[in-house]
Amino acid sequence: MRAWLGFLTASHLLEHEIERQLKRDGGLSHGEFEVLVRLDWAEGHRMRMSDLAREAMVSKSRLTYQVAGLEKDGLVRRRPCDADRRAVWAELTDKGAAALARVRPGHRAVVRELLIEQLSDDELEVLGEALNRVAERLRERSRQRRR
Amino acid sequence: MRAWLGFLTASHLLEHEIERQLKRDGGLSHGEFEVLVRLDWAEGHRMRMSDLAREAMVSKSRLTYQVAGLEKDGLVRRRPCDADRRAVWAELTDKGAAALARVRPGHRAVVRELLIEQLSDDELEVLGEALNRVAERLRERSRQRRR
DNA sequence: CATAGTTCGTTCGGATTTGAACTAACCGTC
DNA sequence: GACGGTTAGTTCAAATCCGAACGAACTATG
Repeated sequence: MRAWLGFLTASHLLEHEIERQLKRDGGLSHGEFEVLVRLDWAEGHRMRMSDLAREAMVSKSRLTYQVAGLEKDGLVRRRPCDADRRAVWAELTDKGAAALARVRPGHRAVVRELLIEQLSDDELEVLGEALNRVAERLRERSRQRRR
Repeated sequence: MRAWLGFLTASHLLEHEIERQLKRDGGLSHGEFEVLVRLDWAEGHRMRMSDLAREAMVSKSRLTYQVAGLEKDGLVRRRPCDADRRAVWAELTDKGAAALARVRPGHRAVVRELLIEQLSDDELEVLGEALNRVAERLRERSRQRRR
């Protein structure tokens, strides 16, 4: 119960701080930032919309909306996929990579300062282990539901 | 980094599951549920809007909107505050308490099953301790900003 | 090749959320 | 009591978000 309340509170407030920093430093929402990060991670800096939605944990409609916005600002480019004509590649542009480079240091600083540095090495270890297990369990669950 | 990613993922997905359960069992959003819970906890099952907003971690305008909705459904009643005529009491109605009673078991079950039961006693202990410390640090920060 | 069932991404309408005004009421000080 | 500075809660327009429904394209099976 105490753990749950702490989790709930920490995630709300941390989310708020992160949103703040990203908006201030680069005019991005956290969701948009996550999209850019996943694209940056990906092979060739591009992903298909569905995969991107799944990885960034957003609904398909929300991703459509977000990518539309990012495309309007020139941070992402959309192009048809030859292999599957239903699919669409979302691709990080140079401008997108630059925007990412601009906000990332501040983002890392916020996460470090507010989460990481508050924890001892042992706690960090336990937290990482435990929360990834929880996340994995949750991913399984939503996978099950999809069938 | 691993800890942060786990935290982010777990909080997103858990939020999603909770939203789902509450909507299904009682037509409530997680935000509305939090409001009702705080009112239930409070002395006389009522709180002033500002305090409620702060505790439930929602903006004032959002709370106004949410309480308006809850009032329309008869789960909450609003009444003027005699001591301070700017202030408004938000008060849990019997119907609101009933709605809460209806969804709570399912809510608890979800949190237990997806978070608590995934963790060992030690992990739970560490998590509670660590995350409450993080939350406290974050509360301080937003308090500082207010000045 | 047909055809039934899936998956892809978008669109739509409505609900929700945000932040910046705004009004009314409070408080301390003169 | 009158004034400036705060605080409580609401309102508004704009931005964002959701889930259901959709058309188009894929796949497996006969």
